[in-house]
Amino acid sequence: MATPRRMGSETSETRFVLLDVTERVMLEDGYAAVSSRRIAKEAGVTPALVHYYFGTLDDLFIEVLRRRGEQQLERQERQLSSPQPLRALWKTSTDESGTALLMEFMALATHRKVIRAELAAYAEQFRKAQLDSLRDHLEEVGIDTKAFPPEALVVTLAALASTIIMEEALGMETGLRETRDLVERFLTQYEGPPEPRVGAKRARKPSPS
Amino acid sequence: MATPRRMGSETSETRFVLLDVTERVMLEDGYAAVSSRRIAKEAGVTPALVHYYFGTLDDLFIEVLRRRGEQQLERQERQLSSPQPLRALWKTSTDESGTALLMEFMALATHRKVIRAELAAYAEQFRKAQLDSLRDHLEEVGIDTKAFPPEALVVTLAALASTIIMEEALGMETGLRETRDLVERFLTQYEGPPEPRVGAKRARKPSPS
DNA sequence: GTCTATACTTCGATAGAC
DNA sequence: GTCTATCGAAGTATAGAC
Repeated sequence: MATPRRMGSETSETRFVLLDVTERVMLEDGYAAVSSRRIAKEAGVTPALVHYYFGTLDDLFIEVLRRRGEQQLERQERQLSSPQPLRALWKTSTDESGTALLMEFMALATHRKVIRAELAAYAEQFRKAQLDSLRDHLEEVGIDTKAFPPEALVVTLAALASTIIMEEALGMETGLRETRDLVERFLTQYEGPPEPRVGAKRARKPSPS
Repeated sequence: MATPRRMGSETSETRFVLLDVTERVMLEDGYAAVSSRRIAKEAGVTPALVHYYFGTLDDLFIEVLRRRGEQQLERQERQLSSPQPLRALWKTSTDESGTALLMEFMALATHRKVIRAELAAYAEQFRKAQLDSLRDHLEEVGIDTKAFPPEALVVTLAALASTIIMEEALGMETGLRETRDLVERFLTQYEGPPEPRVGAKRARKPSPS
């Protein structure tokens, strides 16, 4: 199978800029606002370059997804090996821009087969990594894993995080604080109160220098 | 304030058809596939008629949302006054097409101010209706509402339902069955096993006639 | 390896005929 | 109450010059 069409190199500066711009436009105006014209304009290049580097728009979306996915997988690895993995997981899961981008990809994936497959594969990878790390931890901290299986726990945390973030973004209020509190009590019960990360910056107090 | 532009009557047959078609297209191909041309074509009318009846596309979306919202509010009212309101709620919340349409509106609302306001208003109305009906019921069936406040409970049920449906649609698997089982056990613990609705059709057994 | 020029399609919305 | 005609903008994607 010969190369079906010419395509820009993987290390091109322009390529990176296009990926950055696409991510930003998805966050600001949604996946539907992503067009070769719009992305090119914001990147300061011509629309044809978008197709030169990525072929179709679906390919562009997939590249954005892959780049982000890799970053997040690495990030999650670090968090899962921290002293309070559940807390760390909760913190990332309630990251606003992360959730917003994921939602865009979810919406996109519902109607585009190739993107659905890619997104599902990443999501499964994420969840399995969580389970691998958390199973032992949950037993250790004393969670009744028979009544509350680790699988159900990670799904529940993910569901609550994305729902809270989405509804807050929508401007909703009813029940959100109570739900946040509930999760907070749960985390405190099993992992104790939040502790500053090892190596985290301390609050700086003004000192004479 | 005079009428700013001519607009079709509320009772027009064409108007209904346009709303139906829009809902279907949103489900099949997503909100981004909704255009006056596409909707008109599938409804067998000219594109100008879409603007004649609804003005802008955002207005069209809002009308679809209102129609559905009213239907669902009524449906929820009935469910909340059934003998197993939590079960009834869970059943509706895990309705596939309902969730899919809600997701489309969520994605749309993230980037369109007028739709966001409308959707948030409906969602709050839904949740408050749930709380009004469920507060007493939860106490009666013996849920520890201090540890698990009704507000957090309805958010959690909604979050789990939409997450499970979305992830199943995506083709994911890990943890979904365990989570469904967990909810099922919870429902059984407090409302008992599923009971056929009063007035529901019985399974028909072939009888000589 | 990079980009320009260009072909062709579809879009939202309106004015005005019927 | 409905439809025709139409504008200007924006859409995807490719061929081929540099």
